[in-house]
Amino acid sequence: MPTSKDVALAAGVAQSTVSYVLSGKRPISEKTRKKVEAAIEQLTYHPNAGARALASRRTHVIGLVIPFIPELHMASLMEFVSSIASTARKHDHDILLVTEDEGANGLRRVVGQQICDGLILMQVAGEDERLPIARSLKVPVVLIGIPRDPSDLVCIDADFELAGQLAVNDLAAAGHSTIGVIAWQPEVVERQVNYVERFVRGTNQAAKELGVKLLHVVGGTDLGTISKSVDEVLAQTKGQPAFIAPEGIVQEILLRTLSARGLTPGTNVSVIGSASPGMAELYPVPLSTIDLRPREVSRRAVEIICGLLESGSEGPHESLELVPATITHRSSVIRPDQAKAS
Amino acid sequence: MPTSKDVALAAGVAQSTVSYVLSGKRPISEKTRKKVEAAIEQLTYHPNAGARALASRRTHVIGLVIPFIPELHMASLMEFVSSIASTARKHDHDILLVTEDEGANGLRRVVGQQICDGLILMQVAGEDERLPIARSLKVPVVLIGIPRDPSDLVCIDADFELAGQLAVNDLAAAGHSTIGVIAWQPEVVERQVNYVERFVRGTNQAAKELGVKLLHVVGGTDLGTISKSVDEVLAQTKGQPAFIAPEGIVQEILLRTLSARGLTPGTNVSVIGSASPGMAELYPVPLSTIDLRPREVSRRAVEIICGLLESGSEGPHESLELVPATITHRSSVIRPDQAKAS
DNA sequence: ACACGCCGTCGATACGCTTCGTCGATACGC
DNA sequence: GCGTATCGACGAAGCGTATCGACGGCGTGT
Repeated sequence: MPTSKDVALAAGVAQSTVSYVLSGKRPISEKTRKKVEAAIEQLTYHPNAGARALASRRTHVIGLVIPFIPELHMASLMEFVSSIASTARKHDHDILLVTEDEGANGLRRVVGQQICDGLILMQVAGEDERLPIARSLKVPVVLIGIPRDPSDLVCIDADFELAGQLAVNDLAAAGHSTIGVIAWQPEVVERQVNYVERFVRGTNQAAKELGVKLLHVVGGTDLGTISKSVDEVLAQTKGQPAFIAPEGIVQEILLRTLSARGLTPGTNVSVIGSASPGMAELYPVPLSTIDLRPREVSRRAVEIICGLLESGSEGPHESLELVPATITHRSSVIRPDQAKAS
Repeated sequence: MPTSKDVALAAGVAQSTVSYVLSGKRPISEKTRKKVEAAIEQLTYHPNAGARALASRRTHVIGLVIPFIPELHMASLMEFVSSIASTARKHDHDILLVTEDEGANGLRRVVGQQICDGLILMQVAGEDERLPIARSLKVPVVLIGIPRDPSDLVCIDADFELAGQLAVNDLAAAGHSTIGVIAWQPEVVERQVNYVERFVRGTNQAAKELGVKLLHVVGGTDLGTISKSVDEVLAQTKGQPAFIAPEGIVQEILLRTLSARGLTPGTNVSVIGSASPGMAELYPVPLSTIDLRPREVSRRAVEIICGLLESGSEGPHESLELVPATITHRSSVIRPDQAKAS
């Protein structure tokens, strides 16, 4: 492996000049720069990351703390991971995976060893054992998710409250006066990921404004639970029923349950789901969905942390940013008055 | 951040002694070791990764090259990523993500910068542009997937051929004499990921031995294509039909298509799918599935590369390992002779 | 034509660790 | 009793880069 010394030798300059050509921190004449660049090219020189980190106290690596593989959400998780990694590269950083099974110590370890310059925490719960550590660390930390007490923390998340509002608005505008809202899996709710309550708050607020009746029923991953929840809604609905299922798996099971009852989205029942755009198109009736824009959330998370890194700010920061959710209209929402007529 | 010098000072020993306590490469008396360990504990000392890498020429980081986010497989991809990261930690290594959108240069970069000691490549295709680079790199590389020419490469993958055999065996043993095999998505097939043909080979071999008729039909992610494929199979099947769907999304659409034709797995049609164990249980009729054991494949990939790293072998290696697939019997396969009687 | 200033380059040092050579102290043999 | 082998700890030399101070050469002003 060639070193910057080798490059300097080949270009006939001092090692420090090579360094300055690379960093641009001092003016270099056009002529010598060309020489150095040619030598770099020819030797396929890459600066040694370890040495660079040692001397500059910057690793250009961001630690990404991924949650403990909970079977649920695997697909959406990967979407975050993948776009975080891509975005990081655009900002000249790499991503190091920190798995949660190492526990909270993992965070201390990677920061202590100075393997990375900062951390992004995914799936932050309302009360998260990682929060005290996040606050105590002397490196920038960005949370994806909003804990109950976000003081001294930098947070970014999808705007679940807005998502709830939009979904209710949409169904109300179509003419539904009663709407069933199927909750997340109990595992998620118990984990206190407070986006659940933010979403609910959004739906309630919109319902109040619009004079619509909301039925919040439990979700789950088994057919039995969802069946009961669906029946509950059906019993209390006059006319064509409407459902909002903000979670992927729950939505999937809801659709099967409806199908078993002879209900077809877009024909005699309205459904707003949450599949990814690609998936939503694959249903017999393309599904109208809430889009929480995970890629955008990921992008912002990286941008924020890179900003903090560049500004080199030492002290604790505090900020909270929400990425607006959107509703994509496909074909699974009906106008109940019209449906009745047919 | 405390350094090993600080630890040495606190323990009243030389800095090099601290290093030897940590590495164990030289004998240290019980007494001084205790002192040093106490100082480490008290100062919460973590060795600086950059300095360590610089001096030892070992980063203890493995680069994981993830494919260019192809909407498909997100969930299964994450399963690999997650278990690779966990396993790596058990071997005292970390995982650095290398996204494919950086192109083949990404590999050269991370190795050139000596950010990592070795690479794991995921989703290796039959003819993969990364292969020449993999061969030319002077660090260990492990491929997940089997390229057409595996010479000078270290490969690990699920045993798709065995999976094909098992699936056909299973349906044949149940009494089916005609079996429809729905292929992967065209995108996958075109990518020349040769596990497709390995799977097909396995099915054909088993079919030949058992005197069973196989109908290989095209897969896809749209209902139209799968519908045609299903009809093709139904037309050529006498009695109860049987299907094998080795890919998750295709399987999902197959089930919807069958449902629309009044066919229910476990009642009047046999299906062997490929959902993850958790998902398979969620169907109205729990689905019998092929399990390719991705976590096991991941685990082996890490073990192999760590082995290569420890042995410090310079020259190129060559090996090929297959993780046996299994079939999990649930309730979606019927005995057609009995079904007829009912 | 001379002094001064600025741009562009060089040399040296520090970053924190691993590792090799060395040396003091203890335990043993004769 | 002294010399020798052994164990344990020390000091110093890099590893490859960033960065600071210094310095030489050019151009500018008079």
